[in-house]
Amino acid sequence: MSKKSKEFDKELFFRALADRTRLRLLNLLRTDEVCVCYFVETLKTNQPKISRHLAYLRRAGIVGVRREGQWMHYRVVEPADEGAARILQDVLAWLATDQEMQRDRERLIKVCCAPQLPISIQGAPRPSLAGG
Amino acid sequence: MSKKSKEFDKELFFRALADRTRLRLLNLLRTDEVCVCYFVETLKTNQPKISRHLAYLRRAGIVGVRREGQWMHYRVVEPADEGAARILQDVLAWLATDQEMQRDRERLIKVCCAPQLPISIQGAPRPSLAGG
DNA sequence: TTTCAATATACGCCTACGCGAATATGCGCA
DNA sequence: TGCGCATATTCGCGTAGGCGTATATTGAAA
Repeated sequence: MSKKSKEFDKELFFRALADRTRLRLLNLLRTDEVCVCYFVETLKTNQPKISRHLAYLRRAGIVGVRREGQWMHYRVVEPADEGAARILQDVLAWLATDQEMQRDRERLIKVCCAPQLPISIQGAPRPSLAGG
Repeated sequence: MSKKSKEFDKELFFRALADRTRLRLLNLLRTDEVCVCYFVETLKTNQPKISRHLAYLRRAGIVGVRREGQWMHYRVVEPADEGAARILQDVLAWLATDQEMQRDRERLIKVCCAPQLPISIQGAPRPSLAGG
């Protein structure tokens, strides 16, 4: 067989990128895996909304997830398609130049590194957030 | 002012890429400007559909248009935003690797270069189609 | 000005999907 | 087992946008 068994769905890939909330999630995931509860805190929105968008990104092959007890850690994964992988890299770099996205990351760091975490996420494992 | 007067709309940009017909149009525009009537012939669809999708791409800052009499020649333009420009380049290269897209280009060449053009587009100016 | 050809837009219908609210699921712990 | 927390999914509603059809617009030519 000369072609992949599954054609990569370009439309699904771009639809996944065509939403501000999902772009903000990807931006927060740029350097580390992040637990759902931190998204909720950082983007100041409700939890079902976050979960729905993460599910969409997962269906599109853009993020993966790891369970740790009751917490779900999401991370960016390399798309199966090479072209998509390259574009995703560019997108992540692009997001890094966006002011709102930078503010989001500052807020994430504040939330995670606060000596006293918000009650709603006390005990949740923190991302390392090494990179800028 | 430290920031651009118009924030580039990333959502609109990605939504514009999130449709198969629009990706096929962009693929046909990869190397040359192309007249609407050739799209209609090549993609074997109706003309309003083509025009609507081209209008969408134009709103998103991805294509431009030049009038020549009654014919409208569309071309890819460099998006105002640098990040978007880079991504668009990658997208065009990505499309070039897609089998359906390659078949589309073959059909476009056949349509344009046929010694006897289909009656519906006789007289329309032909794209040069230099590149592969 | 009338007419034709190429293109653009409007219309009505239908689906995808975003949202908040409610509910289901799954895990840890008693 | 039963409870509580983190997360996922469902539901009902509203909007964006895809489609084909019909119609409007625009330029060229008679």
